[in-house]
Amino acid sequence: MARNVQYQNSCAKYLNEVTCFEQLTEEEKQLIDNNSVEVVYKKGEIICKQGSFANHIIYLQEGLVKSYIEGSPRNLILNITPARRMVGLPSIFEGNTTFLYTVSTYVESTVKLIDINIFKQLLRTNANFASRVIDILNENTFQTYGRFYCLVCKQLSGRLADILLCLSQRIFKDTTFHLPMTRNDLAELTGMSTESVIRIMKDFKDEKLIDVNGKTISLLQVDKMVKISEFG
Amino acid sequence: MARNVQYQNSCAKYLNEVTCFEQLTEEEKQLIDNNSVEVVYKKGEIICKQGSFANHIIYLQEGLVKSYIEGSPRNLILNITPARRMVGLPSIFEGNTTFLYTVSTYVESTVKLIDINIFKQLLRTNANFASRVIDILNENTFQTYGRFYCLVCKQLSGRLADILLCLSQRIFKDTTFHLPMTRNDLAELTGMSTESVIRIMKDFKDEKLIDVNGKTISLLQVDKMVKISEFG
DNA sequence: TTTTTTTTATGATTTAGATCAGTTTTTATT
DNA sequence: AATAAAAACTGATCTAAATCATAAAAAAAA
Repeated sequence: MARNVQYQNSCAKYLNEVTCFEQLTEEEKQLIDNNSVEVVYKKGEIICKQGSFANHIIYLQEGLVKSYIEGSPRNLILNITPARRMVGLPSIFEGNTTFLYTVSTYVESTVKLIDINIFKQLLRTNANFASRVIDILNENTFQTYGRFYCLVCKQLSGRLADILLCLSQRIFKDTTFHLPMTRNDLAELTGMSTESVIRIMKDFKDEKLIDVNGKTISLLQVDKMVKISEFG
Repeated sequence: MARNVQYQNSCAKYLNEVTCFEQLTEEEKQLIDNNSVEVVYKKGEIICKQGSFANHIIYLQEGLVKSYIEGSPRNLILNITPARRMVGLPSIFEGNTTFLYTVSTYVESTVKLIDINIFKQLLRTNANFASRVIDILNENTFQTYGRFYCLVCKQLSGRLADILLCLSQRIFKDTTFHLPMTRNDLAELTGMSTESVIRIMKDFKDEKLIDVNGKTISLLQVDKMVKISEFG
């Protein structure tokens, strides 16, 4: 039986690959194809910039990106998105014309930029499509709430444990993975300073919870890490 | 010309009253009416509990509620919702069957509980309806991102300034308002301790930024408060 | 009205985590 | 391969904010 605590860690269970396009007819798929372009971005490049006009919806075919709020004194990474997901969907709503956050690549990435008016038109004409988009949005919101709680209420070790679990389970699907990001990115993901990330990683290593070799990280005791993410 | 900083404070510009039901036909409206009940909750009562089965969608006809994540060591209030808005929409997505957060009332509130299956059915058959629901969800997400950034990256005075502005502008639509909530609620809204809320309120009062009289608050210098919410 | 409970308030103390300053290592560039 | 520039790391110091302790005021209950 499930307990009523659904935010042990912010690694949303569901967040699967997008399936909304399956709801389109051949004709509608064709319409999207005719009104979209495929673009390859190199590592570190910006796909869309917070505050710029949102003329398109982004579908990440291949690669890995981060979506982040640019602010002073620092940035906040909202989430990391792996291949075959939509990016920037929350930016489309009545009255808004700009991207709510910046999206940039961690590795070379291929994206499909879909004309926003065509996308909106399909939402207004194909209810099954719109319904699936709602599912995607809500799964995303679920994850955001988990991260929100985590970063606001937990202390440093819990937050780092959380993000390491998330990277392992949701992004790399392996207990050993090579980080394409810097320690500073981990800091912006967890709302702490870069020095704290490094210090806590060292602590985890000393306690044999993880193995760190430059940018390669192995989770050695996942169960303990889960405990830390819950109560840390 | 607008600058690319869209998160000066987390008080989302748009978040207006729900208009999605206007998209329904008379027949569809009837279907909703036939499959919903109206319930009056007293002050402080729980409308839906985090982790319990989400069998209905909540439309707040009259009143004021908070949506919050229950966690240990503390709770986090996700948002305050005034009358004529939907509550709990993000809980409906494929694979999820439970409420993602608890909703309770600050004042006596009248809600309409709509059968979730009927609601989902309408989403899958009326694209204009679904499209408006997407707008509502995304406006909500926009606000959440603003609060997320605020609570994670800003310091205490900025966070309190932000929530006071939000209450004034979005909820009470007046520079003087009577708080239906405790200082502890303000703490759970801003991710700080109750003592800190009280101390900073005192500071604001000493600096003649606000006037505090028990639970009645007046914003005396809104422009300065905005500056604090941006840079505090 | 009196009693109990909750909420607000304030000062003292502690601490988690940031900042600062400097070194080493890695990565990128010439 | 040599140089420059990021990024990773470490220790020392500082500080913002939590916690603790206690009192006063307000609200709720008896």
